Amino acid sequence: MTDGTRSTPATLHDVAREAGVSLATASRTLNGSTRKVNEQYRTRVLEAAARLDYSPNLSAQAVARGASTTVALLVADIADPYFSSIAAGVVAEADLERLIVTMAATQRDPERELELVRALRGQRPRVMILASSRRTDEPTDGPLAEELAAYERAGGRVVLISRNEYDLRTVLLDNRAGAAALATALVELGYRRFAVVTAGEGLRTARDRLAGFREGLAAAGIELRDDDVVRGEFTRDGGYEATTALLERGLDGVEAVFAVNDVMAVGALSAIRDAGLEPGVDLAVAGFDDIATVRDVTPPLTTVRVPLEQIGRRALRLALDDADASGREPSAAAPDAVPTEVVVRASTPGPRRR
Amino acid sequence: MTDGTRSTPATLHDVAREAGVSLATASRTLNGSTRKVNEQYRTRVLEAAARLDYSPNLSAQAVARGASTTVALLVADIADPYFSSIAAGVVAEADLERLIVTMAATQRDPERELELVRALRGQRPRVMILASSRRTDEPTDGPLAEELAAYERAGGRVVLISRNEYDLRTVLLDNRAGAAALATALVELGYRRFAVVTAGEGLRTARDRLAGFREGLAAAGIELRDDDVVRGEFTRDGGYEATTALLERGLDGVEAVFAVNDVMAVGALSAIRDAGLEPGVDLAVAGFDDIATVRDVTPPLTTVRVPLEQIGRRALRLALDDADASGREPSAAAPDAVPTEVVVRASTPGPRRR
DNA sequence: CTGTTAGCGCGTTCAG
DNA sequence: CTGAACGCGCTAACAG
Repeated sequence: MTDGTRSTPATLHDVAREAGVSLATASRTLNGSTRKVNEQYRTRVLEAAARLDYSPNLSAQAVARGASTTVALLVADIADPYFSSIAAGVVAEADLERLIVTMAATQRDPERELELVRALRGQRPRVMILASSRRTDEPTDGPLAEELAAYERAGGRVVLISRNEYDLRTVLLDNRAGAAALATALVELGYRRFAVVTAGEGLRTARDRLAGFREGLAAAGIELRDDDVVRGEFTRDGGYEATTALLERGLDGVEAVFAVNDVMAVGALSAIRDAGLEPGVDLAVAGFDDIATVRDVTPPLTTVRVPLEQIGRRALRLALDDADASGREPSAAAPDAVPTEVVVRASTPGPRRR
Repeated sequence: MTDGTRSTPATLHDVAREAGVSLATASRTLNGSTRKVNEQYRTRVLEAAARLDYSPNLSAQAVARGASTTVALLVADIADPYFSSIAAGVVAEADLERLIVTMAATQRDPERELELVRALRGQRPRVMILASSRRTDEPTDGPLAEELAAYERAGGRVVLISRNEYDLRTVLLDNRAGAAALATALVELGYRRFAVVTAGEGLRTARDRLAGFREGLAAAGIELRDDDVVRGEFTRDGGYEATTALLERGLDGVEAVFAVNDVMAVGALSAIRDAGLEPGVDLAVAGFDDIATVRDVTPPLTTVRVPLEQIGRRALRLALDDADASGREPSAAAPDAVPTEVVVRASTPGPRRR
């Protein structure tokens, strides 16, 4: 365990002494903004710092400066590719700004989310990004809003991903329009009877995608029957189970199923296969998100592409740019939605000829 | 944007004043270790804190206490399911200890990794977990070791995942044994001619798995020809391309291919299919890791199960428990490897009868 | 340009 | 058990 006497890390004070200069000079050359330090001293400080292996204490800097270099990210589930892709984007962009990202997972529990926001606030992060999927029936809705408002009042920047709520900055994801476009595309392929695999009523994202899909069908004069909407957890297993239930009930003419996200859609594929049917042929499948794995399942999945990583980058940008240009009208005024795109693959080859 | 006058967050000072007590008393009831505060005062402070929506400044606490409540996690790529699963475990376990996790991505660049370790050290994290895949040819090897040693000397705890190096705490993953066991299982299934899809020579994990596989075959009297080892990036696309190259070169009797991780294996499946062959039938495929998606590809993938999330949890535990029981012999003394298990699925049905 | 000094928000002695 | 005072590591005026 790398033994050796336990020494405390070198402080700025140590560096100053070692270099024979004042604390202020050391601070200026090491962390000060505009360089105004004699080259002579400058190099001496730098050398001393290197010799002592000095690393500035970020906490102390934060206290002194009254501002941290941290951004907090809240997701529902880190292992879910939807969130991990967004996280990758946030981290990549934060890196450019030399910001540190702290991450927490709500597990889709509103109470936990509130707790986490409270805890994370203690960090005084510059930005707080909420990508955790919100619910419509949130009992903690009021407290959360209040918490976020307080955080903003204290100079923090909140960015919501996907849902436009609370009058806060938002990276808008037009779930309705995307789902509607998908519906249109499927109808164009020749499908007429649909089922939807979705999550519990509470989840906004799921609800919006279902609504959009329904609208898209309606525009083509097709009605989605309530009986043909099955529900499960917002996970792979949830998709598997809901689809299994659908198959057991009997397809009754349903030609294609839309799973409100790719993770569920992938579960649907397996459920279909495990039921002895051939996905795509016996029942077409479409998803939403275009996560990486959908290219590699069989058949490759038709879906709505969402630039996940870009969304993460954009979320951070939104908060940062807005902070720079404070005084301007808030950029949330015109939150153009992130563009989505229907990607047709082999899981929806068109209805089989009878 | 939630307007209203910008106010600074309430400080402990504010709470004390509001409650009509001293700073010390407020500190004691709010964050103090053992409670020794008059119930009278206690409630007054608590109420004042609630009224002011007080949230302790973690940076200030860290400075005052000389210890943070942070754990730093370094991974190669956040969007990669291997790492995001580990991250999920770390975050889950950290949550139990009310620790905050900060995350950074090295993108498999040793220079970046070193930079990041340096930067992260500024946070004075209690624990630093390196899950980023290490290379064998690291030019930054010395500096990194030195950096980590300095961090440990300052009281930090380093945990390495998968590779036993530098004489540091390690969550050992026996890649060799796992790959050897897989080789044995495949031989038992009847396969005799193998190819391996692996990454560049540099990556430890890839190298160890290849070596283990080779050993496993050797134990059965089968030799893996160098010609039958193809290389690509350590990603899905890398697996796809390497496999494509293998197919173009001509299988020449090869019956099964072992991709050194599941992500590559999934790419291999698609490559085989895109070449007009049937994975499993024309060429068997096996991977390593047992990431979530391999159950849903076709055919489901034979692989070596690695308890990714548990590894994350265990990494943090290792550092924390070790810190508590300092004085005992370091637990790295007996770093039992995480158990792996061969999972045979349909991608290796056994060689076809000729 | 440099050094001195006063904070930043908080934990923790140390006397009362 | 309470409060006053000092210190943590660092930045930012402020004088020189």
